[in-house]
Amino acid sequence: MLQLRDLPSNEILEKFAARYPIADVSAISSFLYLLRVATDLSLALDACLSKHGLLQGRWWVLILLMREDAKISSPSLLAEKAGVSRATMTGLLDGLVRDGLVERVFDAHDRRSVLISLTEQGQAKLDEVMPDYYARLRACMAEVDEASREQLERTLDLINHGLIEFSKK
Amino acid sequence: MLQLRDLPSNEILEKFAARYPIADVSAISSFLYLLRVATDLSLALDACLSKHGLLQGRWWVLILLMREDAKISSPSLLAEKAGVSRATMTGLLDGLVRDGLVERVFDAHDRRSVLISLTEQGQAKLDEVMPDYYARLRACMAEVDEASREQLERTLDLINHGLIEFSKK
DNA sequence: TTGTTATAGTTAGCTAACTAACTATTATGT
DNA sequence: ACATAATAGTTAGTTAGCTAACTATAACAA
Repeated sequence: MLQLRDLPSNEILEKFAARYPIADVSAISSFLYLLRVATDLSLALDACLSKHGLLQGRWWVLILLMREDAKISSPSLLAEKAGVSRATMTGLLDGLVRDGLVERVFDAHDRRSVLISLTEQGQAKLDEVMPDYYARLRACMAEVDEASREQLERTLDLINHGLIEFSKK
Repeated sequence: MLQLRDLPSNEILEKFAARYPIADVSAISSFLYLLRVATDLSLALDACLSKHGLLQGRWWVLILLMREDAKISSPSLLAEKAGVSRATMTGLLDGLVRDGLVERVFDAHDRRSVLISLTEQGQAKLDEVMPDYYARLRACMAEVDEASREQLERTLDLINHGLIEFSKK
């Protein structure tokens, strides 16, 4: 995502704005800081998961399965919900099956399909990871009060809507 | 970064919180939404850059060079500022040199070193890309007023500080 | 001075993502 | 009914990142 470590100082932003007058300095500043913090959060999450032998991709699969009442889904659905290609999901599932965290089960009704089921071992892995993840997240957000969280979500809504403008043409 | 497309509904969050009581539902919700919006911004940026034949890594190199008064830097410094390994920077520079956007110059004082210089063609590429990028960013952030931007930065400061807690142990 | 350590850049090999193409199966339209 | 299209999953090959190891050079300390 955003690798850039060296965010521009105000001086540098003004220098760029002088050459490119369409620049909105505070918009650029907010945008880069948002990406920077989000990237660092994602890296911290990776570090937490790797302590439990997981990476984000595989972890989301386990969570998506646990969301289902019967703890069952299909590779296609999982790929769509996890935001990866079906090919990538095949690879993630290979790893999870190898580690015994999920199982591939035949679908009696559609012989093209495979059903993916969370094993007891997979549930146990979640029961180990989730409390750790939730505790860290609680601590990380402790200083942000409820009003700020709501304000943050409203601002993110606006930016999210603005993405349509960003992507135009 | 965060691939997950299917953010949890409140119902699902409550279900997980029932099994894992340490969960802070509104913290999880804010956290995931922050990552989701940041990821979509990053993807939109990639799409914008690819219209000009660039990817984020190479683009940051050009920007970092333009920040320097003499439009010159070294691979090590660029790697550190761009947040990639020196090995990755070698690859990025190979591509930029091939496209004529930067040049490798000998350093007379330290024969281990190479200096990287932005070419006129590289500056021209920036003059083409930056106005497009800045215009899109301005449009994207248009609905977020100055007060909200400042509030956003304050909240990001708190979360950024909370990252220490997230990464503990 | 000379052996050791540190630094700069590159190369080689690994990983996890991607797209495109393939096999098998199911659904559809004439 | 049967050719065509759509769907499910996998396989193959590419890409951009990484770490570790290597070469060359410079700095330092006994």
